[in-house]
Amino acid sequence: MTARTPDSARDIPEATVARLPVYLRALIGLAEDGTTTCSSEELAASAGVNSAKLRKDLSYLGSYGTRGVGYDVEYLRYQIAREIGVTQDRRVVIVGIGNLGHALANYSGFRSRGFRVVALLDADPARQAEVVAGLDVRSFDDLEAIVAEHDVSIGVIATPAVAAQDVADRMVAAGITSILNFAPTVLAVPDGVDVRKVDLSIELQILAYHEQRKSVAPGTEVVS
Amino acid sequence: MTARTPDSARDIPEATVARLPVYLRALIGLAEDGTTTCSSEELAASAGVNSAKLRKDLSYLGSYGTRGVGYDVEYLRYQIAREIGVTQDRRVVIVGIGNLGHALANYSGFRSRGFRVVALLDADPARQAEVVAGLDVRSFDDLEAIVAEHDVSIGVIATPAVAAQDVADRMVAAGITSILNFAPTVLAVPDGVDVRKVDLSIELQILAYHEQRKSVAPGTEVVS
DNA sequence: GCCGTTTTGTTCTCCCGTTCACAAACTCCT
DNA sequence: AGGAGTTTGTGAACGGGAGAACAAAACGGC
Repeated sequence: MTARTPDSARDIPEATVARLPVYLRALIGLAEDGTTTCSSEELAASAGVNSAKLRKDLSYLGSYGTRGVGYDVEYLRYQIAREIGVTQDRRVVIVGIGNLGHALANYSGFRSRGFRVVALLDADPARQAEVVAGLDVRSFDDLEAIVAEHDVSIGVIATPAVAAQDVADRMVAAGITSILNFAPTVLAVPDGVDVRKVDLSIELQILAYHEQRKSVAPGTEVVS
Repeated sequence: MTARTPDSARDIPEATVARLPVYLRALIGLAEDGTTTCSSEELAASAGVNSAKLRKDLSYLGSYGTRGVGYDVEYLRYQIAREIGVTQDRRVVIVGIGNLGHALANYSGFRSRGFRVVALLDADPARQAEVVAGLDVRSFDDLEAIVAEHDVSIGVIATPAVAAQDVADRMVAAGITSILNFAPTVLAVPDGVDVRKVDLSIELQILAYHEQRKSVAPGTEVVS
């Protein structure tokens, strides 16, 4: 029997996990506007989703709303943050300080959401002279030492594609178990290591596909 | 009856569309290695997916393989590129030339995959003096003129969150129907306009969730 | 020309996620 | 205190995608 454990109901679907940060961002926005209470309808509108889906998603966390009233913005905000695990700061290293690495190092959205970039690494000695976002770029060889010193949770790969697998291997060997990969490559990692990838050109290609579909009048066939 | 239209079978599932660019990238890699033919098993390994899924995905495009042999790398590469619509160059404008905008403007992966950045726009006059990636940064007010002059397919938003909705509105008014949004905001757009979003901190938060789950021993409950 | 081998294309089944619809529960007003 | 009006939480139906399994088709050897 699957009795509900009241404070931490487990097995949150992956699709829901992917939306929780969106809800969190919406709640922060509402709080900044001075809203103290909101209905599922309002929050769903802010997050850009269906209200039924929102309620079902929140129900996996527990019953944090009040029927007939709605949700307390601050309370729900805390509960979601706790569930995601961003109530305490998480340490991040960024490897590959090219254009994208610069942008990531300077991105304020990380800091404000509980992520602290503790080190910037690059294999190119020329880049190791630089100071980016208040941190000096260090040698990639320092990875193990940095991971051991700070308690690094997450590694970000912003290197060219050819270097990405090597970087990932070193990260895994150093004990990192979560990787965010911006390099356009499929990474092979052992079980237990999570990899998420962000590929900018793939997103554009998906848009291009739909764009092409639009320009063709419905029912018209393109002769090859 | 749904008779198969031989050259362009329609209704490709969204999940498949999202993987086609991955297959395309894998095929380009194989071609560079000198491979002229590959089986679904090999290609699937390169793309990091199940071979059954790969075959099913490709079957939506048509029958481009040869049973008992496999796929011709160049031929399949062209067919997928054509299906996605990246055989002819697509014009892109980037709005918001901060750190991320710089990185995007300099990203070589766009050009090599059939996307041509034709203009960089920023509302800040101070930035309009700059030259980035061989293009001079122009005023955001030039948007309409640029869209009209070049045949712009896609708009990329790399502005702060507060400006994103305004930029999107102007893009839509100028006739852009595909938007890639890097700002951490939900955009409201009319029907017929496609928006894809990339939120870096959301990706990190998803990793953080799984990271938290790992650190707690299975079955252990966290007291709040 | 025929048979065994290989590999694709497709069918079938299962599972996850989305959506609908409604009962439970809370507030407010009288 | 009781009833009307809201809004949450959830059970159930529905649709789409993932994976296994197999039939169809092409090649190579004899």
